[in-house]
Amino acid sequence: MATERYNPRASEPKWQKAWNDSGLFATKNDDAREKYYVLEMFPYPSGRIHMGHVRNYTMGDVVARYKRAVGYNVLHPMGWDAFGLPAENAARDNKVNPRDWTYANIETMKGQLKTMGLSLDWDREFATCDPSYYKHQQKMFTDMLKAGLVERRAAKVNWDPVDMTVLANEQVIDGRGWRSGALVEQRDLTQWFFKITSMAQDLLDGLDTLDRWPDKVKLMQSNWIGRSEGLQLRWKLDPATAPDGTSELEVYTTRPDTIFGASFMAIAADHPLAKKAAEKNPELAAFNDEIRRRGTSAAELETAEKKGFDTGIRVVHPFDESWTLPVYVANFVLMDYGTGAIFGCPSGDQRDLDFANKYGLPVVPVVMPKDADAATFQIIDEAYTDDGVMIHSRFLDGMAPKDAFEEVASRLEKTDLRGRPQAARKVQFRLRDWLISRQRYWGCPIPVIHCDSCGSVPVPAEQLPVELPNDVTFDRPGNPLDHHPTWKHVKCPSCGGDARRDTDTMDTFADSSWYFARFTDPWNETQPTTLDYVDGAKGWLAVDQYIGGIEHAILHLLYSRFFTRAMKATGHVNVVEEPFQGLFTQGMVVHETYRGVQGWVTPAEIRIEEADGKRRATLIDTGEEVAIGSIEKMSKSKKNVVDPDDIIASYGADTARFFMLSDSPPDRDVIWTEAGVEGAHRFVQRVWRLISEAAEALSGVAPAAAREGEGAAISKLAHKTVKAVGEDIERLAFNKAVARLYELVNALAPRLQAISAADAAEKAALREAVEMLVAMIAPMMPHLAEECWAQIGGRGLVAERSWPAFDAALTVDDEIVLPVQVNGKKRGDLTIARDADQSAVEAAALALDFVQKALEGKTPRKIVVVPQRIVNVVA
RNA sequence: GCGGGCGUGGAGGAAUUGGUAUACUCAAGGCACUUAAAAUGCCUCGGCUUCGGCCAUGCGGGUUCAAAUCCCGCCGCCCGCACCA
Repeated sequence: MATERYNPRASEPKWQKAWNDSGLFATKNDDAREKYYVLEMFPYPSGRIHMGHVRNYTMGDVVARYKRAVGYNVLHPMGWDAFGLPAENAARDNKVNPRDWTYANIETMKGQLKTMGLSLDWDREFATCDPSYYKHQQKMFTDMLKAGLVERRAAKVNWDPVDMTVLANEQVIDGRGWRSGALVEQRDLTQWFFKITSMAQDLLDGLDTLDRWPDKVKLMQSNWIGRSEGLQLRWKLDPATAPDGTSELEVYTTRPDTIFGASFMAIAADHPLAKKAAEKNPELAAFNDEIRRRGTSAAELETAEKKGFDTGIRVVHPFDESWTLPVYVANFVLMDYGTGAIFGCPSGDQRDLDFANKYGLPVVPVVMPKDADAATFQIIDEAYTDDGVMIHSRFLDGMAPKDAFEEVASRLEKTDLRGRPQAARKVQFRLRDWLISRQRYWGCPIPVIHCDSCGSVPVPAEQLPVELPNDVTFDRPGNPLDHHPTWKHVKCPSCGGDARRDTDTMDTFADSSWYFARFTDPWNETQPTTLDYVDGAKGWLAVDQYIGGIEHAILHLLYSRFFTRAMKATGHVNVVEEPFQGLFTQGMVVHETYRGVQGWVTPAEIRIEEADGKRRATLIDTGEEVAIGSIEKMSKSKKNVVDPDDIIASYGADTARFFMLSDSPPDRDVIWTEAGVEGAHRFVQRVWRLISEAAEALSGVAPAAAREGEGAAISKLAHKTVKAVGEDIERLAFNKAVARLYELVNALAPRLQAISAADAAEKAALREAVEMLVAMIAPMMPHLAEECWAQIGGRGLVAERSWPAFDAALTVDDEIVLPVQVNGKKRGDLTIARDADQSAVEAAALALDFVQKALEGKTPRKIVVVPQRIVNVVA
């Protein structure tokens, strides 16, 4: 009666083929059922899949299979984020064509994904480097250009000297390029921008509608957009000190209420007034140059002390003609925020205070805490930034700062300065426009032709796509498209004269900013003939559940939100503005690190032994002891990687999937351990044994819930588990669903062992419970579920069966066990009918021995009864 | 510096959102089966205890009949932003 062990190597390919043959996962657009679009962030085809992919795609697959089982028409596609610099680096280092390298990687990784048993619709697969994909992107670019959402302009931009390209603001992390890690330099270049700032307010407002997004991500985006309300205020220059042709200085401030605490003006080194003043002041010119050289990297900024240079220019206070203030060039003022100029109020801003103390400028407190004394309140070396009451501020004295803001703003709005109001309210954003030009080859060509007579001319729709040439070389630095002998030389579409193609390609984040929309069209069946791609009729958007890493909290997720709006504005989609209704950010896969004398060592190379509670790691080959290091994200550099192929080969995909879902909450990091994987595999075998026993013992038994006798406990647990597991999966609480499955199996196994004593009702209950178990493991371990279903004589595929229904009556107990507390301490339990009323519960509780004993004869003051929860007798 | 999060057994974690703290898994120990091992099954597993209990959710207070959960103050980790006026 010994059963064979479950053999995933034989079983998994068999069921993968069965699913494929059945066409179950090939989603139809004309399906009457309600749609559900589940998507995981598509991979970059770097070469091989890693454990992070396994975790990400397993979670998405559980959702997809579950949603299918509860009756939705599910779209669950996969594609490739295929443009990017690694392909060019491979081309340079290994003399392979980037296209060949990329498509070869896609083939490998697709094969790997297939061994995971994911319920993906491969009919909709594409790579972003397919011309059939990027031609749409080029059309969108030209449409967005017409709509004023794209712009070419000269700007100070971030230049990555290693990757030899410019970068967007979001791609500079701590002053370094996000991919190369090189210190970013500032360069003045003419580049293409997506005007994401034109939608700043809308992108901010939209966050409020995303109730199925993590608060953390919404907060990060909100901070990144960085809205602030303030006043744009023009200060008159003292004519005696103003350089020729200058008469005013405009600043931006969020604290107009502190205007009587102003003691200096500070402007950026690149401010026009600073440049003007420097013309006749070589010392100032030298100071400006020094600031420009420094102050780009974050590390320098952190230690940089406040430095300034008095230009000799003075401004006139807007409320007092006789009061003038000095204008400094200061290293802490940024040219590209606000107006590049501020007024310094030392008492209300720490930087201004540091600066004032260094240069001996006045410090006048203008806001003090409500209960402080205006006569004695002083600011020495710590600025006061909290709420309070206005002092030393003439007509503002006694006001709250918020009212003082209003008072100053409304007075200056009405004050005329040379024919215009002296001040205007202004909403300012931190967000910058998205710089998308990249001086690289392996990306989507920017479809623009530069003509000396016509300027920048978009490539006409009928000439799209602008395809990348194949014959490029990587033997010298710089952009291969620029070096290509013929590609860039074209005729102007407008005048027919000689002209040049734009040789830059788009930031690859543009490719991933709309791919979710592309999946909605099964173009492998019906290649669309028009470039005016509209999702409206299909209604797939928005994505109902999006799953991916937190590292895209700003970059990809913000760009996609912008792009969707821009697509809507240009008619490329017409349904939604928010692309992702539900977002889930999963944690990383982490692993211990090991280090020997030769450096980092992979987990596969070592053996771990445990003795006297101490773990020792040694190299399998040489026996050399290696140090067990900290637990970190799996990475090639630390070599703490486990290859998904190895795991699938030795344990099967279901074990890998199940382990990924167990233990750790999905939004936290999961620690990959050999012991944990073996635990998951034990469960696989345990389920298989249980099903095999059931197949024998319950052959021919019809499933039915039992209401009484031994079987009732089984039916109750089974129905409760169905309810709970469904709810857990809906909430993506996979670890809790897994725990419930363990509990069910732990309960069923002994009953099956004792099957000879079971009556007919219990057998029917067991049969039902076993069938429910198979259905419930199916989203997580789909191959095992199919094998089990076949084993117990089920017909068809589990993958096409419905999620089991539970009987609500069986999920509640008639009798419940209430904990009974005396004075808040638990003293025992009370078993009572679930629907017992309050007085019955009180009476029953008081009658309990342990309650009487604990009361010591005292009369209870109060009895707290929380229905179906707890009883507390207070003496 | 600003913003956010977290802290529960040897480890990962659970606790129906204020109501039985430690579910489930891993690790450890013991036993059974076995010639032996593996596999499997069963048992123990926060601390102290005079066996009545008492004390335990980073530390110290508070609110409450009742606190891992709420409030105040510390400590320690983690993440994001960073001279944004």
